[in-house]
Amino acid sequence: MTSDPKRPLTLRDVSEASGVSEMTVSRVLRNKGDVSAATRQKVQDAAKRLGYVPNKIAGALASSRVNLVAVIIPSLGNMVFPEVLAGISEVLEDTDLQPVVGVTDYLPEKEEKVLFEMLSWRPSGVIIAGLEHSEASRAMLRQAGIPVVEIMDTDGEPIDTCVGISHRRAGRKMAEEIIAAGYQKIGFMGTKMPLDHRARKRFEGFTRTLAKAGIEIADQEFYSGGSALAKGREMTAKMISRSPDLDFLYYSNDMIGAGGLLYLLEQGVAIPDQIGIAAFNGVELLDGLPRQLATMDACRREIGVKAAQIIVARNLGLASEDATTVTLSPKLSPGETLRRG
Amino acid sequence: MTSDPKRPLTLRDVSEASGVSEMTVSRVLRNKGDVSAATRQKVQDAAKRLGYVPNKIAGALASSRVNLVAVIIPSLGNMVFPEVLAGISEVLEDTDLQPVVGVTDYLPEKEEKVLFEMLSWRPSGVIIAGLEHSEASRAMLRQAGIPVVEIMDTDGEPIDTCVGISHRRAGRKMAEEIIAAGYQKIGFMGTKMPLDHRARKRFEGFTRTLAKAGIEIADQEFYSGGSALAKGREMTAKMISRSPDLDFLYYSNDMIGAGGLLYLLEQGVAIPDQIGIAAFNGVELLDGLPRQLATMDACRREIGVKAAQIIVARNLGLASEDATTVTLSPKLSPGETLRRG
DNA sequence: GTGAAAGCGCTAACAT
DNA sequence: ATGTTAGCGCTTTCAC
Repeated sequence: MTSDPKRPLTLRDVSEASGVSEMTVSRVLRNKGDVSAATRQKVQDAAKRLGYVPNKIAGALASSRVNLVAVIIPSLGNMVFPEVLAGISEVLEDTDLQPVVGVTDYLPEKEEKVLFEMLSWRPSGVIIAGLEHSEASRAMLRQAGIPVVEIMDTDGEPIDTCVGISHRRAGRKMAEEIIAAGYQKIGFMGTKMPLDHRARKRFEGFTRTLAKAGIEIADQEFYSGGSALAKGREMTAKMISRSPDLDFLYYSNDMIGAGGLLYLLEQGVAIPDQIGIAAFNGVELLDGLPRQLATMDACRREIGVKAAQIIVARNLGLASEDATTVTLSPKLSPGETLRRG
Repeated sequence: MTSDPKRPLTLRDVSEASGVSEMTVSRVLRNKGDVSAATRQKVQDAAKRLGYVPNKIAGALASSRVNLVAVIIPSLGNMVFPEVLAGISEVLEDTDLQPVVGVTDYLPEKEEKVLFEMLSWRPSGVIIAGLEHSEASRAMLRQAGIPVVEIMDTDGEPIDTCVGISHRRAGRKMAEEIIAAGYQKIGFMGTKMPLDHRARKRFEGFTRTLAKAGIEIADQEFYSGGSALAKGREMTAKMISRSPDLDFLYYSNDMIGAGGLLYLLEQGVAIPDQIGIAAFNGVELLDGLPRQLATMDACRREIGVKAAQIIVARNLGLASEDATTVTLSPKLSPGETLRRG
């Protein structure tokens, strides 16, 4: 009988079971300091036999070192964020740091709460989506005394460091491409999300560039909730019947763009000659659609990788005061729906 | 100047700033015990002014209470898991418990590692996908002395508690439906994932039921990696040209099913008369496809909700020894691709 | 209603 | 190469 199965084992249990001091047991379990092979073996055997799982809480308190990196994102349902996470994990896997994810649902109050909660575990760094945060959140991040990387967006002033793309510029580039292709009557569809700042900035960059060319958005439609694919379909149907003279549709994300594409193809619309379409993100899903949708890669994985690298470097005491904003360049893929034959 | 900005604030700082003992400050910050309104106010002001963030590490060590629930899943890219997570979050949001997610990539060794890592933070419970774990993982879970809920699958013996659906039964039901609809030459497409036990069990239930009706899978194809939609398309093209006499295609997930559907429609195949198709999961995406794909709901959100409820109840010291396995019933939606006109 | 003392299970720093 | 001594920042427990 291994005594009370209710009480988790402690270093002391391993120490007694192996006849080695707690301190040496600790050293073996962390591969720290010199320990003779014989002692090491004894300790490892005992630990394994007992099924000892170290208590990181006590360890972290004693060493004031916590190998956690807080990653705060708006949503997991968006596919964009799991991909950023994949980039982060890939980098952290080779270190002793570990990502811990918090989700805000695009709500500033929830962001504040999640951030507070995570900071109270004293992580080694924070990676947080966006540049827009409540004043309280900004204060917490500044006070924390740990590296902070704001990701996805570079249109604004970072608290510390920032890695992403310029969404205004992304909107602008897409607008330029559409104008260059000769389209004139342009409709826009997107999320009804006042709190999705990146979608808003893309829209701004887009409309401003059109305006400079003397073009105004001819029609627009916003949605919220539900299946994005279905919404893309519905909105497109509605817009096409309402404004039959449109020659281009710009969607704020690939999912609704795909819905629109499927709908238009079913209706026998000639793409891209009669109507051109484009979206945003470059999600993998698009590879399987009947036509390659014009879109713009948001560099999701790359953003995750770069952000994680910055945290890692800072934790090694490296580079701090240089380049506080890393701007990546999204690639525009015209696919088969943007340039007229 | 708020002194050294490098050192995080402690209770003591708040104590000094407010002229109240550390103990009382602690009580105020946790709403524990009686504190006069005046004192409470003083403390809250000081804490806010300083920007104090409590140190949960110290708190957890002192109280041996950690409000974390470890959630261990194979992947975030699958969409299935974010939905389970949503169910879990929904329930935990009303409690003081918090989910912490770990990802295993379907690898038992990684599961073991992630589990060890998470248990070392002494969480209040574990929710883990699947019933298949390494012996070491099972031992850890048993030893942990905390509630453990294995989710998604009920075909096996849980360590503690288990919530999910029977994937064997799901495969069987789909087979029965297909047979009842009169299809005879059936092809199967799925992931090349020896470690996805649930997909395997569905396949087993499916083939066994066909076998009982004297039907054997006429053709099959497996894939790995890449865009599932594109893979569904490719595999379907290959299979149709290889086995032109097939009258039904069963896909192990909705994404490849959707790819197959799009391909067949483009080829002018009459669905479901010439060829019927069905998949698995009931993902929201399907709502936007040209045809409503036959599928089976995996009760993802519901599983998350139920699992979280069990953890919460156990943490309140409630119900423990009753029903250790909760089996939910997936609904089959025939959509427009299964029953012949 | 408030405070003082004693740890929680580890690790840093210093012996030996 | 190994052991000893002090805490880490909180909460528990018990006094007042």
